[in-house]
Amino acid sequence: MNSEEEVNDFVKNGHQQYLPHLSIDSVIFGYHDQQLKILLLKWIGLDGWGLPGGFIRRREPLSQAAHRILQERTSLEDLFLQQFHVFGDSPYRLQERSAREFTEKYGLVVGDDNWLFERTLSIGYFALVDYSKVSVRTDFFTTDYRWWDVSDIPPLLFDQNEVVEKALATLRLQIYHQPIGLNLLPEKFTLAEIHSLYETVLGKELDQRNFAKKLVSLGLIKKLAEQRAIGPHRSPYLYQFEKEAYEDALKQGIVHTY
Amino acid sequence: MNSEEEVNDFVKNGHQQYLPHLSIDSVIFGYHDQQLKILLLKWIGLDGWGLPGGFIRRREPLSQAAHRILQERTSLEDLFLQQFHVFGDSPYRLQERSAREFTEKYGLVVGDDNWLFERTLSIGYFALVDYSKVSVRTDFFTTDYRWWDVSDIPPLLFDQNEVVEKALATLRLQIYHQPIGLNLLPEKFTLAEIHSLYETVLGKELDQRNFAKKLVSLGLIKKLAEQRAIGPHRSPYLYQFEKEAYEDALKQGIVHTY
DNA sequence: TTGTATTCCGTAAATTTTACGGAATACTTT
DNA sequence: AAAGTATTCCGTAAAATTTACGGAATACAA
Repeated sequence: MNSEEEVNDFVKNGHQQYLPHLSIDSVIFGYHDQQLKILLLKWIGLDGWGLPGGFIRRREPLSQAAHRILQERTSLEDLFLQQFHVFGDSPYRLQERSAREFTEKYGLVVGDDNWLFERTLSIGYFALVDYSKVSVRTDFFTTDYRWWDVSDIPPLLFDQNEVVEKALATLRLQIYHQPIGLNLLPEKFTLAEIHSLYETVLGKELDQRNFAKKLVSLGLIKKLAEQRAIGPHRSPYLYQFEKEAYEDALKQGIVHTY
Repeated sequence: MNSEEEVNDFVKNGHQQYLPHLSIDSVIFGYHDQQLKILLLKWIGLDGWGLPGGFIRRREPLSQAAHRILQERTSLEDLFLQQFHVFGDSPYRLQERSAREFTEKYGLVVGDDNWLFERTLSIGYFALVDYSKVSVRTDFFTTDYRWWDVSDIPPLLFDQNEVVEKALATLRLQIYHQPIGLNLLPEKFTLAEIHSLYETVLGKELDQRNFAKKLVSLGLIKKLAEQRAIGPHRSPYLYQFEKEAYEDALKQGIVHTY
């Protein structure tokens, strides 16, 4: 959505194509080189940063909408995307405050009754990707983007700081239960790679040997016969996710026996 | 909503009061006497059973809407109600198939463009209550209700069987993490009471002594000095939930250290 | 040949979870 | 009053899991 014509059509007629009152907010965790970051977009006019998001087409399954929105923004497909909460306790979470402000900021003439000004509940999704491989697409409303360190998130639009916090909590809670990381690591990876991913996401150190034992005993990864030559003195064994275990996990999560 | 006038107004003008395209479905688990049941309503006209639910008022916080809907239906207030998933992958989850069928069934004349016929996503909530203490209120659309055993749920409207399954899975997963049961047991309860509650919900036997040790060591319950006289040979000690631990749990869940 | 960086294990201790039975109490019945 | 019965109340030993921790072997570089 970049040309003025497209934007105009979206603002004026979007309610015909999309479900009103509902949006999807995506918390895209980007991991690379021992750093966990979140993708934020800068909205023109507003001085704030916000989460990438979008609307659900009227006849589009919800999860498909979440994938489409993420794909449009990052070009990433087939990600593990997880719905984690609906935010709707701030009933006045409006996209803008008034038609006049909107006109001033974007130069688009709209009525006070425009669909974008109505109350919007937001469905939160999160994903974990390798941010060095993502090329972010901006658009008319969001001309800039940046990956922010999770420990240093700026004040966000609306209640989105709460959204990010809840996403992070859910990510950490589920990292041993859901195939988070499947889209992140290469198909074959070393212990060191997955180990530092987990350390970074959880924000704490994990004993290497015990970590490997645990993941193998949970059946999530298996050791391959191959080694990778990555330099002098370095040819660690490769590991791979256990496909079946992951598919089970995708369906039902890994259930604990209490 | 019982009088014809009220119903008419709801059907014709509900979209002015409520957010369209969104509903709340409540899975109300009822426990009593070692049995775990679910409250289902029988819809007139349709031959199916369905979950109690409702709509969100245009300026009403989401969680407040969930409480209101439950309260209107059961008279229960201040419950622990937990949002667990948004269902929106069946894009054609319509309330009815057509205006004509609607008119035939309910004797109300409506247009094909009525708000009730539009696509509706549903936000699932669940609660756990003592079903012997609930007096269910029916209305124009739902003239009958029944508590069904969880192992014997009939085919439900739309995709609601999936909703129930997911609610049950979430309930079991969270029973040691969230203050489920807080609204269920009396303020002071015996070990036998909470023990059989957990056994019933989880659908398996739990060793009494270990169970008590675990709940106490988790800090969820504490033993009181009082005993309860419930009959010959019977005056077990009473236990109580640890208020602070529960409040923490309410806020963030009880987090495991992996 | 020596030195250095890197990978690869395995075991002992601590903790947690599980399994399991018998003693004491208080009332009821005879 | 005594014996019987139903109920509550522990505690410990074994098993499983989790945690802590260091040294030997390898492969290249100097």
